Amino acid sequence: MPRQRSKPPRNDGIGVRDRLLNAADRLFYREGVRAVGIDRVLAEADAAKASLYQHFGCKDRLVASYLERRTGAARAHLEAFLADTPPSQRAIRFFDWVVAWAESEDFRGCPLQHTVSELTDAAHPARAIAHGQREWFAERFLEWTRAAGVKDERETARALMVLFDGAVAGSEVDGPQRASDARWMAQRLLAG
Amino acid sequence: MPRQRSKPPRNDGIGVRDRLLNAADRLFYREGVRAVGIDRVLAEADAAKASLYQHFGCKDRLVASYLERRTGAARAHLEAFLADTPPSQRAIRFFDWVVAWAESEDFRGCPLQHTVSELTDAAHPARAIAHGQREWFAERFLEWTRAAGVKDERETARALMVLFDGAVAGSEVDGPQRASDARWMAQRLLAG
DNA sequence: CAAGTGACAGACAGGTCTGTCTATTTAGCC
DNA sequence: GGCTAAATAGACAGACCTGTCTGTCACTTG
Repeated sequence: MPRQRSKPPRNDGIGVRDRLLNAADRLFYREGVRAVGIDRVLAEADAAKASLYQHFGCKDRLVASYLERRTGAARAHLEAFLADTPPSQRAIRFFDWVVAWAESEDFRGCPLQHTVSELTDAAHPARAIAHGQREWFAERFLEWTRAAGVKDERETARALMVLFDGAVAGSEVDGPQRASDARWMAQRLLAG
Repeated sequence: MPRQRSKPPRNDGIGVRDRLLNAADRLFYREGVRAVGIDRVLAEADAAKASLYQHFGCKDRLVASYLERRTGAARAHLEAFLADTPPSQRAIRFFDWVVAWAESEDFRGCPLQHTVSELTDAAHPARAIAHGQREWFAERFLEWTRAAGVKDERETARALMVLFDGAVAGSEVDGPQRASDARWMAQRLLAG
């Protein structure tokens, strides 16, 4: 565990570890973890190969760290987005967040889905992170459907997961219309 | 265009082109098109490298042919599955088909989604096939919701696409429960 | 029997990938 | 200034990838 007291390196004052993660995030998300090699991450981060292996040990751990940081950021972003929304409205408001994401310039689908489908080895460290994030979503959905006071709480919460997955996967192929379609359906589901 | 009049080759009476496609189908679907190299397809098909390049020209065209054959088979299978179902019931019955697929032994998600997320090059020949298949599904959904006589035909048909995508993508990560969840929701949607 | 054809086997080239290693440079701290 | 630790540059090994090419075998047809 290096980096005891921070010292400003020459590159924008951002440490090499964060530069590597930033580069990995851009490239892995945009093009996929298998399509992007170490060398391209190094060039994008303006870092040396030894730094990558010093900080992460191997590519798989870099991938896992990339996913962990991205999912953590998504959680924080979502919680800030929903902070002013009363709990009973959060389920439906959540889909506004999904629509905004799907409409954003650099949207390219769900990094968790991509990772699971690209890395078929069940023992890959990135898979545990993907599953953890999905459990977090499942818990939030149940929380929100309870707060909304719908009849079939659990079934509705699981249906929201399906809508979320469908919104993101569909938007990747067909464009953000799919996210709007999911929101339309969530409204019907939560109204009745 | 070779293979004018068929002659029985030594291998099970199956021509080398079909052996290659069978092997590609198994390996590409199970592990992904980037994870599987030409050599493994050749070994699995018990074929020579020259045969592959004779019949398909390059790997990308083999991938496209694999997708084309698989989607065509899925359409035929689905149409047979729905043949005895009256048109007004086909939308909901469709999700029985999805559940059965998600519960099948070798289910590993949607090959179209995988291909689109693995092959980020928009000009890849496999992408056109993926889009064609999705359009076919969209047309069927609209047909079935019209036959079912629901109020918002178009919105409902688009919602079915979201449910389908969510069922398949979710089942890949969380297991076939997600497909059942989608069916539950489709029932509610088509009932009201 | 002879010619033609489809498939096979495998070497090979040229490139890319991950990961290791050596040597050098930079920057803070005493 | 000198020491230490982090970061840099880049060569290198070994594996794997796609695609080409040469030569051989088996079988069919004239």
